[in-house]
Amino acid sequence: MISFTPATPPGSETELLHRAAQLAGKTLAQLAQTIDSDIPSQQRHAKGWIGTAVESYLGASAASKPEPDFPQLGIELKTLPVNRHGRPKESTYVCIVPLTGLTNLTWEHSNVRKKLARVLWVPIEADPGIPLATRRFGNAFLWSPDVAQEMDLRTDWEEIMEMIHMGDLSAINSRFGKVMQIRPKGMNARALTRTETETGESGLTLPRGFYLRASFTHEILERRKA
DNA sequence: TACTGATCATTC
DNA sequence: GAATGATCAGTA
Repeated sequence: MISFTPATPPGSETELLHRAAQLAGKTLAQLAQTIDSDIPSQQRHAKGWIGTAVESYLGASAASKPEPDFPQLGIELKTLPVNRHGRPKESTYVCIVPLTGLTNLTWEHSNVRKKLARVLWVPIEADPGIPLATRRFGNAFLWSPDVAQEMDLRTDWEEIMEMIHMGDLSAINSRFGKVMQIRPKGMNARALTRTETETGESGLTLPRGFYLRASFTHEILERRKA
């Protein structure tokens, strides 16, 4: 796998941005060579490879912890697959949806807010016709939600979390939420996790994750250019 | 063709 | 199983 030992984690936003800027225009093959990794032959069986490779290159703490990728800087790293028109091809996973211990859980203390407070977006070409090895990175940039964006995120989060707390999880599908939705997030449709409602009733259900809609990340990209 | 629901790999 | 990194693939 990835045996490249990255330099020390970036000590500042400026340093992180400087490192990320080096990716612009580079191909996945060049990145793979730099970190001494191999391009997966089938992305179907290596869905997270690009994200992990960029983490390694930038010196992110490689761990599956519910924390930002750069804890000292409070910055989350997200690669963003875009098509030839520069439009995000996929939604963006944020974090797992909490289904237990929901009493007194507020937006201010939510993992969604913590993760999205500051994000380093790294666009990368993702047209099916382009082989993984020759796909190029775009210009990385830092983002924090503006007032309107945070309000949209908060509204979606609160609506969804209230329904879950009330025990209406089964009524929520991915059509809920203006800018952020919840969808299954597990190995398959047989994966189960515990739920607990306001009244203490518990049960088992599919694990879910929060995802940013592609329309929302598209807006983020567009606003950067303005 | 966009979107929703399903799925894949890895670490702990 | 739970969290990370995400994309796949059927269908509306």
